[in-house]
Amino acid sequence: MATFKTRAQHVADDLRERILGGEFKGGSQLRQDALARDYDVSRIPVREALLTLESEGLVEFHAHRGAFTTELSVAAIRELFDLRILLETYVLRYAIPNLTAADLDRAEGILRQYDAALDSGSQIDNWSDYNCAFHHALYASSALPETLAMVGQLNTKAGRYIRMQLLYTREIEKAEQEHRELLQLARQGNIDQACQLLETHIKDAAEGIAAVLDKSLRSA
Amino acid sequence: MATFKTRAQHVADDLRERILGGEFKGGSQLRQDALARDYDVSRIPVREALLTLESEGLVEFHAHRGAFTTELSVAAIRELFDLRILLETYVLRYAIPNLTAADLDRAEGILRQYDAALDSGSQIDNWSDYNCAFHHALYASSALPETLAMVGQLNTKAGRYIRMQLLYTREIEKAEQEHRELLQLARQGNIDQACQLLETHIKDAAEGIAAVLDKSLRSA
DNA sequence: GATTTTTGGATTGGATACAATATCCGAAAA
DNA sequence: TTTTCGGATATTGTATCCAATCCAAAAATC
Repeated sequence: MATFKTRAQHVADDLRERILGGEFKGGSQLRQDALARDYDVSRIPVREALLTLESEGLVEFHAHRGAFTTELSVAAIRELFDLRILLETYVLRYAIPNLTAADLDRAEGILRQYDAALDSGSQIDNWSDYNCAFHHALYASSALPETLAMVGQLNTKAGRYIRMQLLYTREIEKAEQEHRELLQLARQGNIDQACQLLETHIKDAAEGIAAVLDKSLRSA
Repeated sequence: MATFKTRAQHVADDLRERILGGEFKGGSQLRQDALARDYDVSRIPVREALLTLESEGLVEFHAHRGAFTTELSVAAIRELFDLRILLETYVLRYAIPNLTAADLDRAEGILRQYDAALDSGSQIDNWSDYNCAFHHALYASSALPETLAMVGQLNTKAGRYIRMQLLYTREIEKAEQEHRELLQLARQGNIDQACQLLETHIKDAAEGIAAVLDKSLRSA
């Protein structure tokens, strides 16, 4: 399989990380020339990268005014997280009966891996990746690729805020614990309880984010 | 509000119609030069248009080989339609309590409009647009813009097959009748029955498409 | 003769320079 | 104070290159 990355993809991947990492305030303009200089490419791959980020909901184009990072309202975030609940419990319900020992082991491996990373102290940047990896491992056996793609979209779109919540509320340990329980329930094949836990897991995250955003709005 | 359309958007809109209209077989290559000549633009807006179509799932890029129209498997189509059921019943449930008389009238107006178009004989091309317009009118009061965007995505992605089904199976009248019932149930505020009907409405469409595809696969 | 290697078009991916538009902003005019 | 009218700036689009890659056919090898 060709793992060739066009420059546009390279720029898109890096820029996505920068946006999700919070380097740009919501609504700030992304100047094509500047980005082209940053990455030492011409404007064409930059434009194409911005277009793919637009389709991911991280960037918005205004004709002849350029590209701006998007800013989600609290209502939109709530909506996205409600969608996550709807879709992810749906997927989990399909996935659990098909989980193999190998799937479970892989999920457990990922958990252990970021336990270790957590103890060693640093990189909260990567937490989000670990988080996605864990959820994905749990959902993989659902055999619903289109649905998983949508779940991925939702997580990308909300990713910036997920990271923010983790940074500000330090609820990583709680999420970690819930992941552990989730895995346990999945292992037991307890679909209803697993979905119930997943729902509160996502709902709590949404509330946390809303709280942080409300506070920052009031202080501003 | 600026309704300015860049050339890339223009190309994307027209090309989307052509793809959804079935002008290209699934998997056929879209050559940038040819398209650029077709639309009398340079290759850059063409590439950008193809990128947006890629994000809509109508086109796939292979590095250094170009863009190809996508072809969905029967399994993928079933998956997409199951997702439609999940999401559309979800929004309908939110929408019905908020429906105003104006909303209902608008939906009814759309229905009547394509009753007329149907009697006058022709344009099945536009049926899909009417269909979307009707569903959208019914969902608009849900106040769930992000969710509606996803519903739109799903419909775009499956659009080619929806049109195909309508062309081959001539089930327009049945769909029309169901729309009428759906509107009636919505008007009565009968949420559960409306969602039930919507579910079978979508499920039947999926089965119809699967049947057509299976037949064409066997004959091929 | 069959399989591998070479080779050469064809096409995409990308760079650069330049022309055209549209938007924004400040100054002049009403 | 409000409106109008340019420029400055940035984006959008074009034209023309070149490089990297793929693909298929021809050539070379076994």
